[in-house]
Amino acid sequence: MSHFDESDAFEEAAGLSLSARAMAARPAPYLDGLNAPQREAVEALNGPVLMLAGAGTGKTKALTTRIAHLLNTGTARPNEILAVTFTNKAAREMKNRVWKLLGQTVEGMPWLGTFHAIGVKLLRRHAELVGLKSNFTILDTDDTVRLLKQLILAANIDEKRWPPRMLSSIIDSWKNRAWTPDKVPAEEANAFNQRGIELYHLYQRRLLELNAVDFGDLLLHVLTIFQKHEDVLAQYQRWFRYILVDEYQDTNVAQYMWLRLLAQGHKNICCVGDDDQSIYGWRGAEVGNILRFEKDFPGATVIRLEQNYRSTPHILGAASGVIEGNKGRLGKTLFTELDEGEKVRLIGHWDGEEEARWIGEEIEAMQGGTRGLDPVDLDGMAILVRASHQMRAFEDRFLTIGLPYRVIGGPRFYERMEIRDAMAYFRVACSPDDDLAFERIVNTPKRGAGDKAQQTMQRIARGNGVSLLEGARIAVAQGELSGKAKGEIGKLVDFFDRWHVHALDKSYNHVELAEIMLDESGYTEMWQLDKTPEAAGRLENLKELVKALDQFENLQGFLEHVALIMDNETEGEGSKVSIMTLHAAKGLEFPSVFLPGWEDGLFPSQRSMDESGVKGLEEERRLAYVGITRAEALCTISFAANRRTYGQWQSAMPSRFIDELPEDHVDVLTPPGLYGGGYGAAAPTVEARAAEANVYNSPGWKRLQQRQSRRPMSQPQESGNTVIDLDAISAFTQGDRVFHQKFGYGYVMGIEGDKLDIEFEKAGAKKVISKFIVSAERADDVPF
DNA sequence: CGCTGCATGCTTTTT
DNA sequence: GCATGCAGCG
Repeated sequence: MSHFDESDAFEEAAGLSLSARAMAARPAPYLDGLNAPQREAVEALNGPVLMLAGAGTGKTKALTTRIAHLLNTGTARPNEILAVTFTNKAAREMKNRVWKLLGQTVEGMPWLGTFHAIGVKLLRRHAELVGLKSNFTILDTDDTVRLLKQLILAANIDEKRWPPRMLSSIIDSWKNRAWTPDKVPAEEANAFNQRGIELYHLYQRRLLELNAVDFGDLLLHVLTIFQKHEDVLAQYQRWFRYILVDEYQDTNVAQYMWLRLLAQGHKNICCVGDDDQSIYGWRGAEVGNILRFEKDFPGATVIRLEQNYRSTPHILGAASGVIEGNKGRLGKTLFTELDEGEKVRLIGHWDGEEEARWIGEEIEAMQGGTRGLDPVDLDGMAILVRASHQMRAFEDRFLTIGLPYRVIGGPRFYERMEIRDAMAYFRVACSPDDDLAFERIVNTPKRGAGDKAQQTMQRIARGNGVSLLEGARIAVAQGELSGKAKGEIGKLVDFFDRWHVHALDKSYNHVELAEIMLDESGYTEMWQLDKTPEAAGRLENLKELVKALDQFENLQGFLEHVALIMDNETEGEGSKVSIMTLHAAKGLEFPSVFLPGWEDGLFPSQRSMDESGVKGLEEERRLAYVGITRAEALCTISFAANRRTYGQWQSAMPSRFIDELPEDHVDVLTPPGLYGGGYGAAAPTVEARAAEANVYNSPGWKRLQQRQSRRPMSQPQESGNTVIDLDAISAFTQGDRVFHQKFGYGYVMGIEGDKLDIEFEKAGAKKVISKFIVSAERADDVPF
């Protein structure tokens, strides 16, 4: 039974060591292309090393060259190096680059991968130590949420008060901090969370029953094993003689503890990170891990990579100006030898649609070369947004004008409904006791098994201590199911019996078997009969899924892959503009970058600031830094005065980060005369246009901005208690005549918390945050 | 049991 | 504005 085709990575070593030794003492031409600190980082092989590598300073180069050097000098064999990354993409790239540096000599680096992928490998070997079987299933977020929902309902808890999603993220955050259910500290166990901890216990117990783990468990279980079984830990401490960690600033507590345990003996650990690019705090990442490094590994060599090879001085200057607003940085001074280049361009727009239209036009112009710049290929351009819903405006616009684009990190292939359904069939065929998978498809396509029938099966399964599939079998045999369900479920059970046998005996190859399953189950037919517009695409996706299976040995191997590798590299042919979130853009670079949506509330995100106060704001600022530093030659920042959110028009102020851009590096573009008409009846007023065009330069705006920054809006707030801005509340009542900087005069029609519904005389009805409003009499105090 | 129509709440970011 | 979830009906 090969649930994972890793053979034995350690035994493999024997063969590989030959090639490693053969390479020993070879010349090292790869060292030539390095600058001094990079070279130092590569050559300091022994002992703890902390590499602080700013954006674009050749961090991956240093890291991969270091691996190459370890191998080339015969210091370590491929299997003795543990190299962890956060994304599969980074792992892949690292592998490729090591290969390139050394030629094709090195066959495998079995322990180069993401924390999660390595966690799976380790956990499969020692599953029994935490009460699992080594063929455990890996649940994704969707499975997790469904499971929690069942537990919540079973515990008679109000689903509204404890939404499964929320519980899922709380449990995940506990796991990130390496808290098993009994280790959740008392201060978390307030009245509200007491139930949460109970549910966490129940959840973990249920996972063991299901022989399943979630993402967090992949790390946490391994950590538990290391902590409780000294012999196992000692074994790995010996095996992993050299440890390398990429994107160290993104490690969470559990990962940190994991690394520290493994490195304890020899202390040959090299961590690479940039505190200014720490953008995963919300996922439990602890920038503090960087700061702790020197404490935990005294005498560590600290190397700073500060020469930037990517961006022009203007771009770098703008990015530095913004990030300087953060306190407590380790501090790096990036420099570059590149030519000055273009300033960062800044432009404001009336609304989000216009922003998309303008960017579309700019992109088309840049393709042909504009303002004396060389033409830029579409592949060299990217639009980086704060939140994925912003992507829509661009997709709409680009579809209209026929501009090819690619969305990176959008709704992923493996998260699509039809793919998950199909995989649920595969899962049950491979592991008949995968209840979650069975439950997912028991009535898809419709088999007449609704709530009642499903409850019956559940009850029987629980009563007999068997899987749901067995429960279904018994229910059929005992005639406990009604008319249609009885026959259909009976058939389904028979099918699964057959498929399971085939999955084991390989009388069909797994691709054929997958097709048979989808056909016999009626799943394909279900979509063929579906006349909705999506149906065709879904069938297409199913075909693609079957095609993807071909690259794997068997179904298990495929399922394993999918569980961990949720990314879909749609290597579409042809040149395309990329649209993605700022988070997804980390590590990438483009000649020309657009950063739209720089409005307070959107970016920095209001939610982030409300939930995490100054810490949240600083993380947002790092996101801004990451965004700007993605650009090589040209960076264009924009904001819109109005944007549709939840179907309602909302106005917003330009982002505070815009004011933090050093003026020397910024070129404020005046919007071209785009307002000539075509906006329908609600054409912007003269005032609105004027305000909009000058919004960045106007003294009034500056003053308003300053006044705001003195307000306690970015103070950390007690979670759960919204601090009410008394100023704002008491300032207005219904019917007041008021003035807004952009919309002019109007009357207050309604009040909702700190938001006012205002009927503006010229700009129409708007919902506006009260701090942007003054009473009409005081309008003179706020000059344009 | 399953469908339709209405109400609700939601948008950060992801291995 | 959209997707999801629920109540009520056939």
